[in-house]
Amino acid sequence: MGRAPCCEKMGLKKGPWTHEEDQILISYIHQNGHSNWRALPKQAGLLRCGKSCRLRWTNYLRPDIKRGNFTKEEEDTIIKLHGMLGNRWSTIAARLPGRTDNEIKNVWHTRLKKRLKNHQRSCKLDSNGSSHESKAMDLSTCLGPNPGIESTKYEPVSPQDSSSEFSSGTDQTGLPNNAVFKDNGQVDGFETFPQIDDSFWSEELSAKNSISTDDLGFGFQLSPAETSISTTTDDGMNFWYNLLVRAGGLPELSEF
DNA sequence: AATTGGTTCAACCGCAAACTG
DNA sequence: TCAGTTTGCGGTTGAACCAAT
Repeated sequence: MGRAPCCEKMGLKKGPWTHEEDQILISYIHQNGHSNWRALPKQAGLLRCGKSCRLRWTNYLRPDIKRGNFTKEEEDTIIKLHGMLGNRWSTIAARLPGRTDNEIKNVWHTRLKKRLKNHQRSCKLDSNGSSHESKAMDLSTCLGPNPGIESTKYEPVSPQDSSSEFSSGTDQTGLPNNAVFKDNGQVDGFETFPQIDDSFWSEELSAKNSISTDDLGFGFQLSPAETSISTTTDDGMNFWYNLLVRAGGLPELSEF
């Protein structure tokens, strides 16, 4: 079987959406939901492909989308999550309620990369010492405290992120529930954590289907059940993500 | 007023993962 | 188990907009 014909070959419309098309899509989804994107345009009477409808809905029409400029805090969060996760826009978007992966990707390419470069340049100018000259520069020096963990007392990142594997109230990291996080992103009593680069999420590691704290060089222990949590499921990824955030292991950015 | 160059962002494309029968 | 189908993701494009000349 070959690839499905593109929109144009099917006689379907491409390009910017009109207000009328938006209204048709919105009212159809309100009435019927969107269980099948491929069938949706035909059923709704839209001359669009399902892919186009899904994109329009998820990136623009969804009621929970936050419009308007990004706040400084949101931008800082993107910068730090990007340093941690790389170009995983959907994962980053999941941490910014109301923002879409497309929007975040655009902001990154159009504004934040530039902002980072400017910061790096000004930091280098400011610095006559050696610390800032290293390729891997500590962003917190330039950008201030990490907004993602600015509270000094740990709270779960987001209730809906918590699967049954790590319900709130229990500390899966082995840290005490009242572990104190410092503004510099570290946890009292623990040294700087290793930078998490793309290899952390690599297929090689995923192929193991689990990772241990030895892989990461953490200074604390997880229970055997915890260390076997999968890295290939959303819940598993959420667990390990939250673990890193809670551990204060925000990486240095090495790519700028 | 016209032109040019840079910026922004909605939308498309292709691929891979996930799902289904 | 596997082929076909659907969905989601990240990279890229191009039209619209804006500022400088």
